[in-house]
Amino acid sequence: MLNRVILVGRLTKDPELRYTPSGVAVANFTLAVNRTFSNQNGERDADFINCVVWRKPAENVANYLKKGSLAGVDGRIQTRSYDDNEGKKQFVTEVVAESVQFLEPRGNNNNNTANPGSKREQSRGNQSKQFNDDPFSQYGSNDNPSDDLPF
Amino acid sequence: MLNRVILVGRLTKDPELRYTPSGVAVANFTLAVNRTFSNQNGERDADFINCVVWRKPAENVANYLKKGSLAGVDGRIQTRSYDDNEGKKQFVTEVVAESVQFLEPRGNNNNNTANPGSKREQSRGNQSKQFNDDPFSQYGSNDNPSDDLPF
Amino acid sequence: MLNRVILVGRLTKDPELRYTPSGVAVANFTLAVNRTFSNQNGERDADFINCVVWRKPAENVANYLKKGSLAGVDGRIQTRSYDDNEGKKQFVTEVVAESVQFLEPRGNNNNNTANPGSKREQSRGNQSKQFNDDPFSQYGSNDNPSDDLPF
Amino acid sequence: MLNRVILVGRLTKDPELRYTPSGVAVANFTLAVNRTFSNQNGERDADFINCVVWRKPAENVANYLKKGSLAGVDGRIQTRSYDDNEGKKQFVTEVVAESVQFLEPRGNNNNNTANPGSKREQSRGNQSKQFNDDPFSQYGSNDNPSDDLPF
DNA sequence: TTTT
DNA sequence: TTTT
Repeated sequence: MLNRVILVGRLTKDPELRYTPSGVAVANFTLAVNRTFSNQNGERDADFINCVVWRKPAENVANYLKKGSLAGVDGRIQTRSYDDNEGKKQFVTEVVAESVQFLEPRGNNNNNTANPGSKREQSRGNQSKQFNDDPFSQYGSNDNPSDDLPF
Repeated sequence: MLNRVILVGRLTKDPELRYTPSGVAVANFTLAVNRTFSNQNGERDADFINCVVWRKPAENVANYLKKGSLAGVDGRIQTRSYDDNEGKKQFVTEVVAESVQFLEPRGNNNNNTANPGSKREQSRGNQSKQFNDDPFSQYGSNDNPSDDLPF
Repeated sequence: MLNRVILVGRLTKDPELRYTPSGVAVANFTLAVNRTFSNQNGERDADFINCVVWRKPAENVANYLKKGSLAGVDGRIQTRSYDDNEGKKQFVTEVVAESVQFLEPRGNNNNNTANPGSKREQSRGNQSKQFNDDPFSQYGSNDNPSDDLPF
Repeated sequence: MLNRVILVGRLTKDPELRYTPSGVAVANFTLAVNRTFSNQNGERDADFINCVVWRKPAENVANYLKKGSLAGVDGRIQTRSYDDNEGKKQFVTEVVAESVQFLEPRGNNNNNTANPGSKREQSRGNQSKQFNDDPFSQYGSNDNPSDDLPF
């Protein structure tokens, strides 16, 4: 059935990258999406939406986005439940990002040190030739000659 | 900022219609949206997404949708928090439906008795002429001559 | 870059199924999507949107949708150009459907004879086990015991 | 019926602003939306999508976007036809933008001279107080003290 | 070239 | 008729 979400917003903090026991990358982040309308007092003018992303785009997110980065997400809503430590069932609604678009000018992301120990090096070289997974929207002068972005 | 959600699913139960102190209609319902992929065990194959809708479409939802109805939603994700009775902050993620499309053949909805005491009569007659707010997708033979749908 | 389209509408005629020289299925159809607002004269109240779909979903579309069927589309906009017979360049904007949802009650589609010579039989048996590609939204009593739907 | 389009891309040239006889602003622009997949030869890697926008956002687009600007669009697909000069009917498919999000850092747009004679001054001061129609996604240091943006 |  |  149809289930589609599209968001543009800013990361509220650095993304968190983990790996499943079988080695699949998964990253979590929260997008602050400013509302068009503000409330009566001018407060509470953003929605804070939890997102999950898997595999290669998870590693891209972890390596090139950080707190404050502007990003677009195309995905779907997922609901799940878990038992909290007080034995109560908690319900979670989050967005599974199928693709993430980086909306910062590239230069803003070059010196990202958010996840210095990430698996970045390991994921190189296995790019399909026809698939251009450059997640950036803007080219422009590449001011870092030693740049070793995997895309 | 961009925040857009589109869903097609079925109501898990009859919608709940209420009115704010100032008389604005608001309806709540949950959509079960079947996933394309089922899990390893074949379980847990739907997402259950809470939706809110305001004003006129809220009354349409309450009057013409019921448990099991197929419906489409175009809206946005909203997050908010509240304090539960144990003094803990709970976070809620839900979809604010800006428009709802009824995807049942019309005949299936005629004898809806889900909300018999609703405000249906009061909302009649004030239709803008250029605005066709018929939320049904299918015409077909109207088999109920005394039909008094407000659209 | 973000490019997402979601539509619900009715087929203006039976879909057309063809195969590329290398044997890939591709189906074309047009969706009539009724507008919410009608114009000053009450005319011109729908958009007619050309759609293309590839591979397995193309065969599903050809076999189970026909003129008048209600369907949902999740896809993206594609533009291309070609030279017409008068040597003029024509520009085409169409929707590439990545998934198609059938929104008719199942019974309405059983006796589809739109494409009697289709490849339906050949495509059977090769379903991935975890992938539920039933494109119907409604279950309910299957009133046709000799039903041989491939899903 | 559901008809929703979301795009992020770059303007292929400066937007064109006009006014209807009754004084309603309307702007046209084309978005180049880069595809994720490139073709066999590496060519033809973008879709060029014509967009229309009405009223206040039309003036914002004309004043603050120019060739190359990155923008997001939330809208719907519209089809129409017209008779060309050779007496042939031409069919047009375009996107009606209901909202446009400016995705350039603000500084990049300050010195826009794309439409110097625009109606910018006239449209000031009539802002609804609760409606924040700032179409920019990024704040940051406002380096132009004499900035007189109407938002 | 348009659906209900 | 196409953007970075």
